[in-house]
Parts: sequence; structure tokens; C-alpha cells
Amino acid sequence: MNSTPTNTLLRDAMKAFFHAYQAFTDKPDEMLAKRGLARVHHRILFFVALHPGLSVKDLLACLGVTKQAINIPLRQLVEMDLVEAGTAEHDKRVKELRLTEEGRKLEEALHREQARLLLQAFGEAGQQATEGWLKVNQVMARPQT
Amino acid sequence: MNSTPTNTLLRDAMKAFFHAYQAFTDKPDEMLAKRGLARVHHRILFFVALHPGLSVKDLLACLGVTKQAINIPLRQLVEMDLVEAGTAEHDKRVKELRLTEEGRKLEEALHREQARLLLQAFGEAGQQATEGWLKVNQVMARPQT
DNA sequence: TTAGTTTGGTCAAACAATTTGACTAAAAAC
DNA sequence: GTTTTTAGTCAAATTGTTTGACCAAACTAA
Repeated sequence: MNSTPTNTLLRDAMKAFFHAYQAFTDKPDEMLAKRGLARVHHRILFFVALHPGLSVKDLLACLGVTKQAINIPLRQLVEMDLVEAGTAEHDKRVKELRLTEEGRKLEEALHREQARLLLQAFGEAGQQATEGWLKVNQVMARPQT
Repeated sequence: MNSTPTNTLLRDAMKAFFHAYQAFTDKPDEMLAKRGLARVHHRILFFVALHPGLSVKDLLACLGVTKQAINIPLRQLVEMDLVEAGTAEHDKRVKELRLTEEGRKLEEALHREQARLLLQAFGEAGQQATEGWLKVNQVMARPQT
């Protein structure tokens, strides 16, 4: 007889969330490590892929980090020719980040691994569960109340 | 007309997952920072709370990190009197980790914040969605195929 | 019962990531 | 046309993680 049964159910849900996210990042992390890169680099590639022409500032907002924190990883990506940083027409201070062809390839390889994992879980859990999963995540992802 | 419509739906799901997890860790991170602690410390507290008497080795397995990586954070928690490390009867090499009273209080405060966020999202998304969310996470959390 | 091996855990130096704070240049505001 | 704000950079200090050597308790087996 547990003293906090409700708590334990929630904790198990939290544990599953933690491990699900861990599984989600595991293979990409491993692939990146082989190139001397880390999860930050993946996040940059991911958001630049999703929003081509993104500025550094908007990238920061997406990632929820300080500008200093991505300065070095971003520079590395540019030096490695995975990301190209153009200058915005309307404001020469602003950079427009885009993936290079090689960057697109790497991002796609990382994406493929994550898609595999997700689609497999979706297939196993069923369509209703998939929709629920997405819905809860979207609600949680919304700017907080 | 997007060139990769399916991809984009999946990417949006990944983005929601990322931001949901971010929201999930945000407040605890903030609370911990005030005490000079970080997310690793929270994870240790969380798993020790969930499995009292846990060994360092089992903790490592839970977290998926190397023993060196928690050595320092764990020592800090012991020094701050949030965790106590007893010695196992059956094997004197093995430690049995437990929360102290103060540790339990901190862990509970952190847990409460996360529970608030989860329960609010669950309430808003509905019971079916909640069950689906849990199911997908549990499938993903399983040792990989 | 003791030599060899494995296991749980620690320590310290090297390395990588992040933060802090000071800084440029372009744009906006007044 | 100064002043102020904004986008982004750079470098030093701090923090976190990894690498690798290590100790001591516990098994293994002769």
C-alpha cells in the first residue's frame, strides 16, 4: 500500500516522458558525436530547416537560449559549411540562416532517425493515441499561463 | 505548395514535442538555479524519490549517463543534506540513496510545478488525449528495437 | 586462503559548453 | 545629427562532462 498512489501514477507518466524524450534524442546525438557535434547543433539545423532564412534572434527565441550560447555552435556550423549566413536586405544587421546542400543532407539524416522512432511508436499506439499525444504536446508547448 | 508536406507535419510534431519538454523542465530549472543546482540534480532527486534505496549504478542506468557525470552533482546533494547515502547490507561497496526530509521537500516542490503543468494540459486536451499521450510516450520509452 | 578478476564507486586533469560582460555597427528615435 | 536601441560578436571566467587512472569490497577458483 503506497502512501501516495496518485502521485506515483503521475510520476510514472513523468518518467515515461523523460525516457521518451531521451530515446528521441539518442540516435541523433550519437550520429552528431561522430562529427564532433552536439544536440545544440542539431537544434540549430532543425529550426533552420523548418524556417529557412531565420535570423539569429528568432533562432534564439525558438531554442530558448541566450545569443552567446549559440554563437559558437552556429559559427562551427558555418565553418563546416553546413549552414550559410546571408545578410538580410531590409536590415544589414540581420543574418538570414539557411542550410547548405551538405547541411540539408545531415539534417535529413538526423530527421529520418527521429521520424523512424516516432512513426513506429505512432503505429504501435494507434491513431487515436497519436492524435492525443500531439494534442497534449501542443497544449504544453503553448506559452505558459 | 510545400515540397515536403508530410515531412512538415512530422516536423511540427517534433517541434511541439521539443517545446513541450522544454516547458516541462522550465520551472524546475528556474527553481533549482536559485539554489545553485541544475537539471541533473533534479533528475537525481526524482529517481531517488521514485526508487528509495537506489544504488548509484541503478541511478546511472535510469539517467543514461556515466558514473562520473553524476559523481559531482550527487556529492553536492549529499553535502547539502538533500540526499543521504547509506551502505547496503548485502554488499558494502553499494550505496543506498535516499532523500532526506529536506530533500523530500525540495523534490516535492519541483514535482508540484511539473504536476501543475501536466494536469492542466491533460485537463485541456481531454482524457482520451491524455491516455494517448501516455501510451505513445511509454512505447517510445521502451528499450529500442 | 589466497591470487586473479570483476564490480561499485571515487578522484583529478583535460575538454567542451555556457554564462557574464564588454564591445561593434546598423537602424530608429528624437 | 546626436542619442538610443537592436542584431550580433568576442573573450574571459565558470560550469559541466568526459577520460582515464585508481581503490576497496566481493566474487571465482585452485
